[in-house]
Amino acid sequence: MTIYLYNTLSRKKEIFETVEPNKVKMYVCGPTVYDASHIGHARSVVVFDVLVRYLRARGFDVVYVRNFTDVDDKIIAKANQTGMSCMDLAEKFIQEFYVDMDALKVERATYEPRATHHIDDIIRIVQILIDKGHAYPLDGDVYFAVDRFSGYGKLSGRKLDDMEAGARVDVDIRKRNPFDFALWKAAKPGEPEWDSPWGKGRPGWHIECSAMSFALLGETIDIHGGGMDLTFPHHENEVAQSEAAFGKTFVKYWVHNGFVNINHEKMSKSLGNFLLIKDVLKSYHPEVVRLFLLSSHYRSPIDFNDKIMDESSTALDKVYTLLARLEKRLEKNPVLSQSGDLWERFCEAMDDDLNTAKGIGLVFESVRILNHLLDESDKTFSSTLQQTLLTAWSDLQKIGRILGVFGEVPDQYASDRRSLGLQKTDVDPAWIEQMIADRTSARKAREWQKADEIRKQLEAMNVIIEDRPDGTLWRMG
RNA sequence: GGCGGCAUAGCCAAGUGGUAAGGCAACGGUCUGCAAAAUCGUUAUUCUUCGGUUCAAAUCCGAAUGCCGCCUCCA
Repeated sequence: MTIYLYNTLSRKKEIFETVEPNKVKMYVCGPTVYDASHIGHARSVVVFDVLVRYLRARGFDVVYVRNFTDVDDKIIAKANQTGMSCMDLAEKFIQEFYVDMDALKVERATYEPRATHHIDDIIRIVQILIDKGHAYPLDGDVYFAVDRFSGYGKLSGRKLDDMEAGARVDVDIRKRNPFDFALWKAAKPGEPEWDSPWGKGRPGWHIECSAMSFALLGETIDIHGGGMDLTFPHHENEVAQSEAAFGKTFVKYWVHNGFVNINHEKMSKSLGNFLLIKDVLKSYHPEVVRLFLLSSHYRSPIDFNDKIMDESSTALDKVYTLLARLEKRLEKNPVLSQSGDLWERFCEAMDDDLNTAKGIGLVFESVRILNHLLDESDKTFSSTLQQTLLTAWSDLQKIGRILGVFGEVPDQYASDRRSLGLQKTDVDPAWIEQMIADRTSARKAREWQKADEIRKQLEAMNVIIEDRPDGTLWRMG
């Protein structure tokens, strides 16, 4: 088995080889907790959630760190605006983050450190950088000197000279180079502050990740992830800080996920189109959201819109319908069997730079084949077929555990879908049940016209019914 | 101005040298009292355009066009 991962550093897919055999040290930049999480956060978190699940399924011992940035300009600004303390504000949004991500079935990371819990580690690294001549104090601030780190720009593919040409950085004449960035910021009145050798202050944005990564994972880690926008300056600066401080390679594989657009527009404050996870979940099942997020390759931009979400819902329904059929056919409480062809091919897709889109394609291909087999098996039955169905069911379960989908009991899923659908209308489920009961009597009496009339009425309310041998089911269209 | 990415059917989306996965939508058949679900079939001789390399290109190289991202906080 060979896993390939695209490395932003080399701009190529590379063979994934860990520093220590079978052990993966992975750090992903988490949210700055000053507001509720949006669908873009969801993509990043879900993508790396799947990466960790997959690596673990492939036998790696993964230590996964995802941080919270809980001290920052934006948090201070929001705190001042709302009258909350920075600490309370950060705590509030950390809890909201967990509510959203738990709903999206995201597994917890091994460590979920907060910047403010690592101030000592941060100060220690800043001091090392000063001692080594990579940083300089200035009026209570401390800046990293980009000129003193020869590798500066290697991650994002920039050269200092080129950047200065179009310089859109605010010129702070005190700094030695306009691209020097703050490791430590002197405290201003009313801001959170900690004692340091340079006076009271707080950490800059980039240093916390270097510090927490070092504290929890050591000098060199295997994977560092985050959204594409973090490549520069955030990750570039992390490389500079960590490698300048410790003289070792900081990260072997840099993995960056693409953005989520909303109706073909970038999410932005000015457009006011930030789509919060909690709002999305009012309309769509969490697994629909995951399926949508994973239906494109993680580095491609994706577009969130009602049409694509409805299609994802239909697609997920299809899988659950098949699972329900399979489970009815198999023995009671089937147990996972040996892996089959579907799982093998899924892994091949995932080995190739986490190609979830291809993997999901394979799932749907096998759903069709299995439905066909089930149709056929109504006529002919064999134990070979039974084994085939069990293996396929088992593979689907395993795939679902990687992608974080297909995890519900099919009946529960159907009932969740009904509830979500009902929220959009004011149809009373008791009324629906009554209509269906009326229709059933009409059908028994062979009053087809009356039965069809009722069905049309239900359809007008977006209620789709399905006559099964053992009764009539309904769902929201 | 600098750096980078993308362009595959009506829509979404895989495919990085060997002759176009999958989903949605649409239409037709099977099943059904009729539907729904499921299934079968049809829907790209062709991958933005133009050159080049090759026995062979959607895939590699060059150019053009279009869209997008980063360079400022951003997942």
